[in-house]
Amino acid sequence: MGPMQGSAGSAPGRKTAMTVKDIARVAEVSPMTVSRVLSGGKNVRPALREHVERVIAEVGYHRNENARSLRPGQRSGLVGVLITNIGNPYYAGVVQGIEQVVAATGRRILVGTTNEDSDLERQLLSDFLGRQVEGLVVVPVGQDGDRFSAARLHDVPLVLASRTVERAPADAVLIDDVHGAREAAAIMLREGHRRVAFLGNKVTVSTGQRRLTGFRSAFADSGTAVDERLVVLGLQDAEASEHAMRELLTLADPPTAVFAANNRISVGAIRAIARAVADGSVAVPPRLFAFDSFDFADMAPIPLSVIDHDPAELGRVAARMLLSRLDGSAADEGARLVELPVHIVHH
Amino acid sequence: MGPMQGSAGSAPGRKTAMTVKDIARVAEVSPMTVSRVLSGGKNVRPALREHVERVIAEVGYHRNENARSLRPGQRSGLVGVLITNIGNPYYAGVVQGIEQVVAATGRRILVGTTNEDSDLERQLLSDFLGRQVEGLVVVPVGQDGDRFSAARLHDVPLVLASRTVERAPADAVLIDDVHGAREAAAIMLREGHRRVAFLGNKVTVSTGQRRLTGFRSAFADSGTAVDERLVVLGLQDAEASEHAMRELLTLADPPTAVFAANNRISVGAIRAIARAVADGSVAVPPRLFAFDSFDFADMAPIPLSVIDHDPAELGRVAARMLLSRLDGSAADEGARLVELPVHIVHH
DNA sequence: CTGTTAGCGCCTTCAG
DNA sequence: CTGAAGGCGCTAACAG
Repeated sequence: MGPMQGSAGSAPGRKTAMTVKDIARVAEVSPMTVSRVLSGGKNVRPALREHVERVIAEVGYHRNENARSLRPGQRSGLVGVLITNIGNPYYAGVVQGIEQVVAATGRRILVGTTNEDSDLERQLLSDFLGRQVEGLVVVPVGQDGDRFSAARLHDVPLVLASRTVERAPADAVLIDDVHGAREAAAIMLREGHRRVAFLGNKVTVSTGQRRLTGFRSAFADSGTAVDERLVVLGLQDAEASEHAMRELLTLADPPTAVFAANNRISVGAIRAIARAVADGSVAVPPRLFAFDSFDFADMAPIPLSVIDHDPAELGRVAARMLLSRLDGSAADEGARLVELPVHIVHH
Repeated sequence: MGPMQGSAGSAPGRKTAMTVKDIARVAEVSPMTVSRVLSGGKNVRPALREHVERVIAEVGYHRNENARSLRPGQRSGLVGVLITNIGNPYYAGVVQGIEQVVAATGRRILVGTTNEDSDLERQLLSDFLGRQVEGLVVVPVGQDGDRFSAARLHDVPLVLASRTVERAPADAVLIDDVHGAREAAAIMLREGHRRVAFLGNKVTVSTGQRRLTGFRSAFADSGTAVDERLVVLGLQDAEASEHAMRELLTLADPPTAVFAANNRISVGAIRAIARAVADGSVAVPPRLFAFDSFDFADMAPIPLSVIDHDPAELGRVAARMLLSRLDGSAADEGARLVELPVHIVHH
């Protein structure tokens, strides 16, 4: 009978989203009955329920989740994820893990990229809180713990992932950076290497700090001095790393071994070494240890050992910690710290 | 003067989010004035405005964006992104591009992973519509165009990214798969190769279909028959590809050249070839062409040509197309198709 | 089992 | 320049 198509508007008949009322009118019931059907159909006569369901399916109605979450006691079903750079396969893996676990609870993730920018991080944090996220998983940019205080976050649960922040009393999931780096350095020392380069990122990033700490502690353990000329920090990307590695290779007494503190740094270092070998300027490539794995670790053009771990697993663990706060199973336990084990792989 | 801390509740004083009313009470103004200040402070006495702003900053209030978007005419500031698998560096790049462009407009992205599951895709689509996304960027799973009809999407603008769908009248951004694959095949044919393997993914995925089409058309152009025994389709991951490649290498007359239709397939193929070379079972590795680039393309253990393109750029273009629908600058233009150029790189 | 009332946080409209 | 009223879509709580 007449137009059964889109919305119930009059003139162009579009743009006005459908509501429970529209469904109620078409189905000739009250909005409340529609609402009940939408929430599972308890306490609704089966025949009626089916009728309403048919109408809903026919017009392709979707309940407005935002309006729904406005009611007190309702959850938004949103989890905020703040990553420095999704383009980095490592963090992409972390997001994948988070999404997997979070989606299994019917929640969705809101993703923001901080691009290592502290101001942007603060802004995104604020925005996400405004969007009523139930919880947050954050790879923090700097060391400003204040912004992560429960007060600032209005008691929205937070899990720090991959990196931590000094004074932030939040749950955190880290890689066991210290042990991984120490073990790698110890292996190189046992192999007899003394001139060992350390290619690291910024020490304001906790992973940078922790990996350097582990590296140094292996040297301390063996009573060997770290050759400070071979410690290069602040490398932000593969290009910077490649450049730094090239420089090191031209030293009068170049390093016989190299520790690369993350995947981007490894890529750059490998490029520099492979090229130096190819053009004959280096006869025997330095022994290389890489933190984090990457696609072609097993096919690298030079021998390589990897301090490996699974970014997706880190994401999953972080998400589970967050969920345990949301469902109350970890009510007021105080900040928890998980350090995921690494395993060393020789290629 | 007494407790100035958290919310205004009485007993445990937590869990109840702050509202404009709370701010209004503290600032001793009406909620309307707070609202005005939040929207830029027009039509508010500067002194008063500053006062309210101070209160807002002090208590760390964030406007509830969900309630805000409930008002008619207000936008949710949400863009839905549906990706098959964020863990794949290629799609991670796409998401990065989308996020970059979308975030610049103050909007945020809701990310869902379909995991190549058509049902999950439909469910996520429905969920995102319920969350009032203003627009969608989707890497579609199958060929069911119905679910992407304007009616089903309630006129929410959609851009298909990387892959397309037959009967979906939506904007789409693709790689120029056909030309890229044709060019690659033509090069191999010109080099004199006749036994050329094609390692492809599912043909129900448009990239798979298009790349195979381009491949075949180069053969047709040169009057050469494709050796169908060397055409392997349906490869879902690097493992499957490695296995397929290994099989091909053991043929009595193995391929002298190989076309790998995407980055995961390339990784598997390279592994298989490199291993066969290493263990001596293959003397001279086949010539390899890879669609999509990856981290170590320039350092691959065997000679390699790449049909390269930038996933982040694809994401940016897709996001810009979407935004042009949102701000009305591309009002009712009908479905647009963009095919991004590829460039061939020899390593 | 079904409907009515009321209100979540915000902002457009209209008075003052 | 400021405030009061009303309603966006939805659903608890309370009738019937």
